[in-house]
Amino acid sequence: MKVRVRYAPSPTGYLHIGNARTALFNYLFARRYEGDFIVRIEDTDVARNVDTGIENQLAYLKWLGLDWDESIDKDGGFGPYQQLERLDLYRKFADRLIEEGWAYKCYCTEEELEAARQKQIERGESRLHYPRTCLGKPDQDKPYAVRFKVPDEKVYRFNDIVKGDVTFRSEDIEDWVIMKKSRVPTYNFACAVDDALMEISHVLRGEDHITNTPKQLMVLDALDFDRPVYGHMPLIVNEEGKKLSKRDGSIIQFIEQYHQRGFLPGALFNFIALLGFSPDAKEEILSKEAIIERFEAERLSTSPATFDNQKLLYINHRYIQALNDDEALKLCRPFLDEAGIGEDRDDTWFNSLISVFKDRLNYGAQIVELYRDFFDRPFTIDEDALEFLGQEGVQALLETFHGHLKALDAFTPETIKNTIKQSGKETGMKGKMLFMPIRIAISGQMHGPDLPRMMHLIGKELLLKRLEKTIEKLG
RNA sequence: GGCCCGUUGGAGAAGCGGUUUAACUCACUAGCCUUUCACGCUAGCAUGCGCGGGUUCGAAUCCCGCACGGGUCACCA
Repeated sequence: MKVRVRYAPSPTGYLHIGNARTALFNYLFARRYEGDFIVRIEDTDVARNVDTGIENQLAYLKWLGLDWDESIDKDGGFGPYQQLERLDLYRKFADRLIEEGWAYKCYCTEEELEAARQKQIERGESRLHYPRTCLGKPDQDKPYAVRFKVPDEKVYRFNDIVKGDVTFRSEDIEDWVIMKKSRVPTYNFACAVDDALMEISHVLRGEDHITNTPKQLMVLDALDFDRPVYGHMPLIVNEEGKKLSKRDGSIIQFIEQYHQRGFLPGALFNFIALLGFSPDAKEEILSKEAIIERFEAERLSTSPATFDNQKLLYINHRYIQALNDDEALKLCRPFLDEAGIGEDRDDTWFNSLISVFKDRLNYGAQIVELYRDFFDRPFTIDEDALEFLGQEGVQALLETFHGHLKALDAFTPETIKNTIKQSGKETGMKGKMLFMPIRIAISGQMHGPDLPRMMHLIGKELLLKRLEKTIEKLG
């Protein structure tokens, strides 16, 4: 049987890191086992659908590097791929279930349901199940929902790819609604029907869906459809061990936001793939192709994956290092422009900027932070730095260097470096005693980026001013 | 509360009854490199695999109980 997997987002929001993980693993599964990857839109929650939800999710799936074989924009003969366009299908199957006694019409109002529930709570019942008020009632001329009549004493058992043998008992499941009063199916019903009709072979999804599985199984069984193989992946949790919630402020939740911050799609792909999967490899930095090649359903982990921000930063850092300077600059330029950094500078200046900071860059937007830390601060000399300047010969060195710098015509990192060396020769200073005083004199600090490049970035005028100020302080 | 799932170092994770003195990666610490920082490189970092029993010549690995953590209980998906 051909492998066919699907990612089934609901357009109630944008592409979330957890959904992206589900999509990515289905994609890996399809590509690894040479199957089809299908994107099906589950838009049955009409009230919560957002206008640009579908568009945004598909766009960011693409950005991440996922491509699909079938979806709303690519028909593979199993469409439509959007549930609101399949309403007739679900209604037909729901009617059939009613006819065959698998389901029944429920006329209860929201208030009645709530009242019944309250009663159960008062009685201290542990299972708050629908009391089957409408089971066996004659048809009425009123809107109705359709409930699945859950069989008695039935065991729903399936072999989960990641969890192994999982068992649910029908007593624990209430007569759940398969068609809403609005004649729109509920998730579990539409999902089961579509998985069957679209010939989905494997369902890979988050563990939060595991309790939905028996409901979907009973629909499949009742309709005489084959069951797909299920695999429930552990949840992604935050540092507190809690499921990633969209309101969690400690972690960036949406793929779009990573894009906006200058993360690279390949890095994100790599990082997300490691959330619940461990490749049999000595190295964790792996390309999409390498991950597909190594992907094995058996290597999915069973315990929750902690979202490790530091690791994401590290992985993205590695991907940025693999960029050449032009590409890195392209990644950073929008953030610099937005911050108004280097507005009147030329290309050489930007090239210096990238070569100075690229190796410490974790994500694009960080360039602004790095730049400001070094250049956009008031010029004051740290205490220990000032002490260093008190050493013999420093003042003479700075004065010599000031003279050479002032006379310098071609202002580039190379010529600056030559000027430093020349000043060293003339004053007899070398090594640390040559570079450190100059570093302090122009930056006020004992640490910082490569000196000639840094000086090039600061600009001649400001350098001279700072040198003068420092010399004055010493004298 | 019912049901379902999980528990190996600060984090991810390998391990599938005997060359495991528990791989690998991030973080951390130290050293090296370097004019400084960063980058990079090298080394160190669990005497123990939630706890308690059991099976076995032998258990992180199999079984049972307990504890803790999480998920889920909608006419949401």
